[in-house]
Amino acid sequence: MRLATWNVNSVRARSERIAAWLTRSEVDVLAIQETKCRQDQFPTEVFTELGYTVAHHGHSQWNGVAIASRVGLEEVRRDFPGQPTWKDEDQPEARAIGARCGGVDVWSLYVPNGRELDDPHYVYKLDWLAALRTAGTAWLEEDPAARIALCGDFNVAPEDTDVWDMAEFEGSTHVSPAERDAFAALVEAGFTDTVRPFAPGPGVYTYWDYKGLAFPKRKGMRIDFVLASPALAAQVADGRIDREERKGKGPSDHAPVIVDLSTSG
DNA sequence: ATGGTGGGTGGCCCA
Repeated sequence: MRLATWNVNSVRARSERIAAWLTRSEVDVLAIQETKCRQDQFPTEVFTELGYTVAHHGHSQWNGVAIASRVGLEEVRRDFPGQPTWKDEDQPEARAIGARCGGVDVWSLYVPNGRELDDPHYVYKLDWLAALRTAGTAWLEEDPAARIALCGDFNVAPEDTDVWDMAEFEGSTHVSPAERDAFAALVEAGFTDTVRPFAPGPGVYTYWDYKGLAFPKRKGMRIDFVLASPALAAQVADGRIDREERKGKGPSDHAPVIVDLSTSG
């Protein structure tokens, strides 16, 4: 089974590229972030015409997450247990959707950006990551053999080599000790980065800003991950980042991250 | 070439 995650930066603006990419990449399950639309605006047909079932979670023009699968899509869950809210205390932002696809519990996650170290959004981001760790720990306590994939845009660069120049990030989010601790806590809870062993740095990124010719200048960040539970990590056969998809006309600012799972077990 | 990138929206917000 081939599993991927991709922050598409608007599913409507990117629908043709997404369809073309799905067709040539032969992905079975795609976790999508930043759909940037409401439920009624989601282009379901783009996916169904290619043989995928799709579940979307979007409240507004902000955030929005989805899962497309051609190996089954069951037990759809919008929001994870204990997910922090922002402003609207009755309803979390549309940053998490989970579904069972081909025996794997796939989550598509869009971690809050954080904005600045002294911004309330930064505290929200840390709370969000801590709550995800709590939820993930509970899932594994309930079933240590569960095959769980935490896929998405984590908005954290866990290592110094995950940004092009640490000096440029002094005083910035994404690289602070607290953010890296929160990411490391997910790993300690049992969710390992499946792609890094196959695509080690330095200079290996998943995101390049649109501004200032960042992509041709190779000024990127590794902030998108597929984190796998122990049982799922044992099945990972390959992992890669499709940086070719960042090229050409009208790309997302993120590249897809792909994991191949062995069919045995 | 007094801007700078590109989504969303609607006369600015977000990444």
